[in-house]
Amino acid sequence: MGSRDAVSLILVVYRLTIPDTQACCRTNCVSTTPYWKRLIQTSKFIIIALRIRHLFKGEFNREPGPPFNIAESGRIFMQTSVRGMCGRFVRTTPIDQLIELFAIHEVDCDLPPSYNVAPGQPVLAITGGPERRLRCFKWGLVPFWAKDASIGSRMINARAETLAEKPAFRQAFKKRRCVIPADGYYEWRKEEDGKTPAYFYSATEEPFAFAGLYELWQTPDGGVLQSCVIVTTEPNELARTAHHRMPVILREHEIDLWLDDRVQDETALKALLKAIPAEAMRCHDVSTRVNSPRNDTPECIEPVRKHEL
DNA sequence: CCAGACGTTGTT
DNA sequence: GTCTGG
DNA sequence: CCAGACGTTGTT
DNA sequence: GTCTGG
Repeated sequence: MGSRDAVSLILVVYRLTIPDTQACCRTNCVSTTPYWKRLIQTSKFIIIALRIRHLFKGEFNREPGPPFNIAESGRIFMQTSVRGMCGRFVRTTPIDQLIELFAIHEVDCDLPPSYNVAPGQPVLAITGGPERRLRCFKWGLVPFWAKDASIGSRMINARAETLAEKPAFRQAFKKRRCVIPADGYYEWRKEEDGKTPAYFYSATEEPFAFAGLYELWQTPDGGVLQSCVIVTTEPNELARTAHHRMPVILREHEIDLWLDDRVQDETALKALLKAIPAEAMRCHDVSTRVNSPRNDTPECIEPVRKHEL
């Protein structure tokens, strides 16, 4: 069975839109994701297509292609969606206060405060060099070698353990580190009856300093896209109540080293990428109002009790 | 050698 | 751009 | 992170 | 289910 057959098969499945199955069924998957390319190369897709076909019996509106071998058997590995990391945060401290708190010398952009900063949106970040500079980046790092900016929508976090090796982050880790000011972040705790958003914030008045990386990408129209990513690490005991990753939060005395682009000492830099103590944080559950990135109001961070949701 | 991926977290 | 896999 | 869209060919 | 956009 050739690859063209594979495409037509998946296409037919897509047209039916399948309820209650966990198999992928879109043409797009065939052509774009490594996972489906691999699957097709190993012929396992036949099994998936057969399972789906079986569910729908005679309801195909089109011939699914030439006959295939049902005797070929194997387990279906079902890919689930990517969930559960630092994917939403709050930045309500106004810029003039940030300038004070972080000793910023130069301000290159202006952004209103937000109770609901989502990936893809512009965020404020401090970069180093001789003096600290406040700049604006799109959240979702586009590596400088990318052919397409869409890769950025998936590069919202970088694992502290691996960022020194990964092609997407390696160069940025060496030369383009930044600090993202944030008053807190949200995590969705998975429970039996759904997901509950929780807000994690600083025990002091001062905002967090997330460790980040940034990158410059040449856009097709000759411009430059500036984008960034938030570094994650193993969580402390408090953060662990919601997830097994949390953003790296730098203390004031660590920021200079992180921002110094002359520093290339991987060991010294990686030593900074640890969870802050649980005692430095607070958390409480919040309303699912925060789920939609369109909602950007103080209500997003207001505490709620579970039965009030 | 060239082609193709390059990431995360959460499941299986 | 650089590395891995075929 | 969540919300919301998701493909093709050939014909109107 | 998976991808893109916010």
